[in-house]
Amino acid sequence: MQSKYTVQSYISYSLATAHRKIHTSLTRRLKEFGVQVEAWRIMEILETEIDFTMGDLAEVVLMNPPTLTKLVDRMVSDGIVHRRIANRDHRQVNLVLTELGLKRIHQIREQVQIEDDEIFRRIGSEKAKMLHTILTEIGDLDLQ
Amino acid sequence: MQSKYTVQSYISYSLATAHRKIHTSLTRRLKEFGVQVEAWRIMEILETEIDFTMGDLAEVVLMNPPTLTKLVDRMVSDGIVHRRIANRDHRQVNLVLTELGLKRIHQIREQVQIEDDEIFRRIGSEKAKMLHTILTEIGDLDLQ
DNA sequence: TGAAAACACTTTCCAAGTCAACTAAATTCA
DNA sequence: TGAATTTAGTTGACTTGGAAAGTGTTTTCA
Repeated sequence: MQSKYTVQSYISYSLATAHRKIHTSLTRRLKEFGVQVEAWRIMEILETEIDFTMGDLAEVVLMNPPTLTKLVDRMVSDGIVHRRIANRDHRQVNLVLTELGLKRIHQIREQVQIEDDEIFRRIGSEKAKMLHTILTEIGDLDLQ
Repeated sequence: MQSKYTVQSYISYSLATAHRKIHTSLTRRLKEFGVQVEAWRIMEILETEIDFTMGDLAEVVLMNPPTLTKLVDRMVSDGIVHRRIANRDHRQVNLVLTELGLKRIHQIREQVQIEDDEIFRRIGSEKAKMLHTILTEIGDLDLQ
């Protein structure tokens, strides 16, 4: 029997464990493309969204603005994206995928999907869907 | 309708979102005690486990050994724990909670439980239990 | 209209994390 | 037994992340 107060018994802990496991595995997979997980997310969005600002992006890819700025700096110098000042508001910045960036996102997506499929397969698609639903619900909570 | 390839559709993404939300909220809560989330986990374990080594700890609290070493350095200088060389193997290090550390863990635990209870309340305890089960299962997978 | 406030993003400075190399102790096995 | 190997933990050089302040643009409203 497990004692009442154990790190393992907290949701924050099981969440951290599962997150770390998957994030680590994904990071390793993306390393061969010289791209970090957050960079993949940005590329994924940029392929379809044409007028996302840095602010929109920061929110969706779960990064603080200064951290995003720095990551984008790196992506620019890697030739994956470039910055374009929005013309309806000169404070805003839109990112555009370069040709290289576009080529990369297709290769990368394949890898990420292998990972995702693996998880679905391992825990069963019914549980996986349920998991996804509950996680999304938590993501939408506004805590305090 | 949602396109097939969207960041939001990946498990790794919903996991990251939920994790970030809860981690951020917990971090804010623990800030008043000048303690980071991982430090809380360490203290939680040390209260009951008497002969955990740095290695055991690193595994359970989900940190790389060098990161743990540095966090423990900080905890030592904050007077929360101290190091003790294991006598059955002089390479190993056991951590011991100081009196201050013991006092802190009780206050902190209360805060963390408020957070956990809140989540249970918000998403419903049935779903929360299911979530916990699935997450733990993922944590136990060995990916690749 | 134009001064003040709000906003979008970046920069700076410092804290924390990572990888690889290192130290010292324990174990292996010829 | 003792040289070679493995193991536990730490250190150091470097990268990344975060809070707060800074820059330039847009909006508000007296």
